[in-house]
Amino acid sequence: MTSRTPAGETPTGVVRADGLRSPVGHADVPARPGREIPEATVARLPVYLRALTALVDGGTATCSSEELAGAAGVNSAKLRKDLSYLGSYGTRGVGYDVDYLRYQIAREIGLTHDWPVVIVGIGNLGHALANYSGFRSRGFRVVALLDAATTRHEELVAGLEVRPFDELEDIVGTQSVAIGVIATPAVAAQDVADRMVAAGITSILNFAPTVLSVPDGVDVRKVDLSIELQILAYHEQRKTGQLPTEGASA
Amino acid sequence: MTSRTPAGETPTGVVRADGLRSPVGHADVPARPGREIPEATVARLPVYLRALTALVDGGTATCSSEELAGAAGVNSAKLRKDLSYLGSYGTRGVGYDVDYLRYQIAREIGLTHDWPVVIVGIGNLGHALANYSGFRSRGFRVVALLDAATTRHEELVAGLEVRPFDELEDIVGTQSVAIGVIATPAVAAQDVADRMVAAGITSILNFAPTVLSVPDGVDVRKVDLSIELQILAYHEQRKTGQLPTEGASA
DNA sequence: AGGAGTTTGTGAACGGGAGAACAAACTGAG
DNA sequence: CTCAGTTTGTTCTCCCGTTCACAAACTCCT
Repeated sequence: MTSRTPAGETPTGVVRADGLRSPVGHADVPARPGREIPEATVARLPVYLRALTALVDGGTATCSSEELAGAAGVNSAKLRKDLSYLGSYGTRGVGYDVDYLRYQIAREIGLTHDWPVVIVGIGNLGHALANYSGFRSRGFRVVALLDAATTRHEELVAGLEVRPFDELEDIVGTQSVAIGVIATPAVAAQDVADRMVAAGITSILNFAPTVLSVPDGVDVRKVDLSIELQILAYHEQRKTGQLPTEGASA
Repeated sequence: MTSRTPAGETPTGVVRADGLRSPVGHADVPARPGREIPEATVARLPVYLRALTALVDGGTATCSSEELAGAAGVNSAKLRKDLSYLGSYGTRGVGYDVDYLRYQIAREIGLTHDWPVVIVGIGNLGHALANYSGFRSRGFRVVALLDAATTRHEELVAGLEVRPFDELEDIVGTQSVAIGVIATPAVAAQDVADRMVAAGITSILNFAPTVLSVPDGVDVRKVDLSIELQILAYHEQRKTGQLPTEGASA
């Protein structure tokens, strides 16, 4: 729902009409034409994954869609529909095998791979990102921390040495990095993105408060700290301005 | 409206660097009954605001919907429709007065107010948030940094002293804080949220990777660093042709 | 084995947002 | 004043996502 390629969106027949390997029997469902998972569903899969991991840690072996939906904070019907895009991994009358479903989701997202990641801009936020355990624990491996400021070079952050930004191309090339994280000030972000794209990166997570323009085929997702706060402020203002209820959000 | 500002609260010359001034006799709350702004539009208003600020800084006085849409990275039709929810602030055949529109959007979001904010959890991320200039420049004023760990107390972060978490209720009460930011580990997040709600906070920005449950009337927005990366990984996996259901490519 | 109870997976209705297209309104020149 | 050119505001249509509701499928108890 956020920004993929602004206007690009060329649905060049990536239709993959492969025969969705049905578990047992029931091959009559004609292989869902082009098993394409809706964007909204993709955005929720990581949430389910986390909920499932929590259940595994809690020792739960199976769970119903109702339970899992509760843990994930969504409607159970939505959860079931989301999961149905992946296949039929549940058992009617029983529920889902927690560990099995967790693996299936992880595989679908691609977390069974190892994803090397570079982080550019090692300020406060870059520090936090480099130390964030949620990356490493999900198959994302920070292979390099880059910063343009020479004063930061050789500083040790999260066990990694901060390197000059100029080493970007070399690192991306030799380590096959596909994902880059931008945590620089806004003014530098577009330049960094250009360099990243030129070096071969095709997915960018942008924390800089600016709109990046990238060629088609490159995905950009934006995380904007202050925008979220502004959205809250809007609703807060409405609340205190005592507008008629109109059903609060969940 | 008690303005007992903590001792160290001296923003480094960036108090409202946005230069937002209200025209004469502005109304505090838009209070536009019958006008309900769609959630998707609300989420884009901050983006427009930022683009407009950039235009102002660039010396542009007026702009067309096409220009502004370009700067914001959206479709011009969408932009016009979004703005139409606020009112008719443009001039046909001419465009929008950049400064005027900027003020109207800021007012609609509520950024003409001063929003005191508390941040709980002063780890790596909390540091980054406390130092993030994007908050202060948009009317958000960090009034307190709280952490449960006594080892962090009295540490100076962004000019503010880190205080014990137990002071939450007092600070929220005396400073009329409505917005809280959670940057704690996941296990602590729900407890912090409960305390925040009990103390009177009605909007929470949650950076902890967990689902918070709060009573009706309390808004929660979640920012999850690793989820965004996982979404990118999903698309990346698709691009490289390594489909999850192993190469069943036609 | 058979029936009652549970839970998944999915077809269908529903609501909201995106984008195209156009009428209304403004500017400026002749 | 009139007309051509420009740009907004709005309407209309389409599509995606959410939700409901129910048949299919499985377990358990008798």
